[in-house]
Amino acid sequence: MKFHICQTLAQVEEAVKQIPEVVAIDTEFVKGNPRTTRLLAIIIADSEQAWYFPWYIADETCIDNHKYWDTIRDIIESRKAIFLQDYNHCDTIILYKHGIDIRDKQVYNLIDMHHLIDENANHSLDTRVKEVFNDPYKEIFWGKYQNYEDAPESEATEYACKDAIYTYRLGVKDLQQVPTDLYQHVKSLGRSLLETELNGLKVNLRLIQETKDSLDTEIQAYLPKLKEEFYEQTEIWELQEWAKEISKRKSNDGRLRVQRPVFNFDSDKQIAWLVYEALKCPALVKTKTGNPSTNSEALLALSESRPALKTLCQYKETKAIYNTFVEGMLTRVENNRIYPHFNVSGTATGRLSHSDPNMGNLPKTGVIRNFFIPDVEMAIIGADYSQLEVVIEANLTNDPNLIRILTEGASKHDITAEGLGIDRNQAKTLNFALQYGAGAGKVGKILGVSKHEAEDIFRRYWELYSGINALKEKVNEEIERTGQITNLAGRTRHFPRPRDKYEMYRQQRQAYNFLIQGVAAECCNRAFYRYGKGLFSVHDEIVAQVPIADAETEKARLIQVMENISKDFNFKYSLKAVAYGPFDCWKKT
DNA sequence: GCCCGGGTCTTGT
DNA sequence: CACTAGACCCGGGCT
Repeated sequence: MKFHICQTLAQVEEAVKQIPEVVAIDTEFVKGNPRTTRLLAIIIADSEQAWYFPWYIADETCIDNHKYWDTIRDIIESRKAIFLQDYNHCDTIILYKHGIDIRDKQVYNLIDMHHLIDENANHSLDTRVKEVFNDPYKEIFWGKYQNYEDAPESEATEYACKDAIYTYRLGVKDLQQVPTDLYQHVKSLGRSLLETELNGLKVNLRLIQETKDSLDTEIQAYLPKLKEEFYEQTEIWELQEWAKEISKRKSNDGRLRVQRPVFNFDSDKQIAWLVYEALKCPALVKTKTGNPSTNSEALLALSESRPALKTLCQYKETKAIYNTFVEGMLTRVENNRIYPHFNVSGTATGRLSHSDPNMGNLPKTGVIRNFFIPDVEMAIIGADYSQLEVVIEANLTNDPNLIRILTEGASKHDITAEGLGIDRNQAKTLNFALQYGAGAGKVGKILGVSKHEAEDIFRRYWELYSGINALKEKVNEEIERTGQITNLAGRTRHFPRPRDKYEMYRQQRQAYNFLIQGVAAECCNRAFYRYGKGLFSVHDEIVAQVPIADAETEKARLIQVMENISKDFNFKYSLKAVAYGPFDCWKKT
């Protein structure tokens, strides 16, 4: 390997002559928000050489330095293809904020490529370099230094140059293995979402603040009520814990300094003690590890005999909304905007994931979604796919009853309720449970019937949807035999050899779900980038902002784009979408 | 005292 | 019973 440290204009001009058309680019920067953090260096590399450009030269104002950076920007922006280890799009965003725009270049992001190759693997450069090249330089570097900028220049440059060279080598390797078409879809989706990551979403700060204040008062009103209702029990807990803590101390002085603890209604452990030890309530619901549960289902079930538990439940609910969606939102506001991150390589199925904040799990009731508002002279519009997973499943299985749902405009819940002679709400729960592979035992729990009856309903359910059942059996066989499965969009999911039959069953459930959910995700993802003006998407919904005057034409175009995805997959039963808006904030319809 | 991972719960599709 | 992000508590390990 050869490292070129380019600190003068003459060195850069020399580099220009040598740097090839296809390169890897790596950036070093101060840890922090990519939109505001400081760039430290840019490294350009091929498989054997790296050229290191320290950014501080840009801060020194002289003619040559302007030329120095103009030259580097021109080199980067004129490359034919660029390999990038771009976790969370940090490099693209930082380069953009420093005047270098690679958003529309032919970029090969190793994170995205490697995720398509092996969705279970760790995609970090650390792990991959250790595995493929057996070079421990990263471990050694981070063992010695906390931050990149702490290292002496010679070590820092060598470290960064190696990163860039390995990025190039791994990029070439990934490019040979990645499913090309699928990668282009992922790249286009990421490019489209990058606009929202850079521009952010406008929020109604006043509404967030008002919501915070009103929930604050609500929570403050709950606490004295809870203290009163459970005075006897919390008193015991506090004294017991106090005594325990005192007995741990060795010196008299230490014992005197122990403060009396306060019962914490936010602690699941303490709530469990209160409900099951102090109040001696029966454990109607268990957690996955077999402990008595403190979730709302358990508390509400017990509240018939202990009405105070309902207050506790309401407190917990309000507190959760307050913490996650109000406080959590406020801490993320910058200049009346929120900048979510979208991860196109975050799930095994191909679904998009969102974070900081997660736009995908905002409560559909209440005021939280209304925090998000359009920019001036714009309006929020959007569209949902109707029964997206049913359409996918009908196309994959040709199941007569699923086809009936689509052609007769019925709902799956009605068909199930009718076919099994059960309540519609129960049918709804049953449909979701069985779609995700629930067994007869689970059916019994949901319907509250005997094991025998449950088995009968389970059998009749799969007679009703015999087409689905047939595909499930085919998938089960394939997973057991090959340990992997590829969906209609060309995405593959891999499973490790199962340790027992229960792990095998779980893999079979995951595999079937992948087949349906994965294709549903690809539909929505493709529609999102083809529409081109979306703000973000949430699994089967696309949210956009458009000029108020264009709202109706944009709604029509959005629906057309979404429904046209049928052609990508040659669907016999077409996708259907329903639009909403124009609105002055995001709302659920 | 701070960090990390596991457990539990809640939210959405 | 599939796929998420994120809140809090709690215990153990490290500085």
